[in-house]
Amino acid sequence: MFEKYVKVLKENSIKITPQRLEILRYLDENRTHPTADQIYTGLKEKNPSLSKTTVYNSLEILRKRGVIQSLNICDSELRYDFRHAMHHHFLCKKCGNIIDINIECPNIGKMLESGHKVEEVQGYFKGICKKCLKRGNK
Amino acid sequence: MFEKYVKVLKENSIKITPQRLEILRYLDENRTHPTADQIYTGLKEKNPSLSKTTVYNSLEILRKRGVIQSLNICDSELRYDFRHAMHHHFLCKKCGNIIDINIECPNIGKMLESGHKVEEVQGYFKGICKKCLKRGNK
DNA sequence: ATGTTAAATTGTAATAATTACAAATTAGAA
DNA sequence: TTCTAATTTGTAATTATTACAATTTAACAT
Repeated sequence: MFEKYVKVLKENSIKITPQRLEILRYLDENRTHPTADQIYTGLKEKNPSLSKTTVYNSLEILRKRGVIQSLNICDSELRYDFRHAMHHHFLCKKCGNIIDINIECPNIGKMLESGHKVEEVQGYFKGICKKCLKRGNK
Repeated sequence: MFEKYVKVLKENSIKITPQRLEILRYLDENRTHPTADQIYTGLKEKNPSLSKTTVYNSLEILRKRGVIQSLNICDSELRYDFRHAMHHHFLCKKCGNIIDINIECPNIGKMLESGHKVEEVQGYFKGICKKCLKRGNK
């Protein structure tokens, strides 16, 4: 059940702990770009000893090793994304949902020409999502 | 000397106050994407009565009206940009500088097809800038 | 299996950016 | 000039995140 996440951690030389496995699984099963607090709350019931600091620490090491991705798309708090492959995001200002945008970034080529060494790319779009538009929220 | 900024405020129906003029001028003359605190500190000496809350309030109304732009490219704090026209940004992880990237976003077209109403676009690149690379910082 | 050790977890306290709020001031219209 | 709603100011509150020290544990060697 956790083999998948054990494998990911091993591949990235990250020590395997139950907490990290739970956090990884939560992210895998909740593709809603949750906050650290949402992950903590979501796992706390079944793992009463879990500490919020552990959630922060684990997310940070996973992010540093490129296993997961963090998003600065909201004003107040970071969001986390199980998918590490490059893709963009759309934030709906009405419902707050963050939607994955699976489009290429044709600017990468131009960035290479710029002389800067690009290690990360974040594309954020903000507005009103399709669903909210249909609901008549202007 | 402030006519330029008076004009911008009038055009956007924003009440003209000395504080807002100073903040606009600071942003115009300091194209370094400063933080609210840097703006506050930079203006405080010549305007001892200036309050940090005023800086935050002014930046917020200017941003809401589309006069300026705020950037979530750094982890901890927002950065502000006098330029409101769409462009991207590069953050150097070594020197911390934020560099304007004047390239088109060819994804806008695709986003229009997506059905979502796009109101804002933020493109963030992170890595090592040209200068730091030359300095031999790997 | 067991012992060992460096790394991880936990809980609490600290940090720091931002916001809330109420009183004093002021811009701009009448 | 007067009036009023908006703005400014200073302080206090909020809140996401980090620091830190004590406890626990994963993983390796015996």
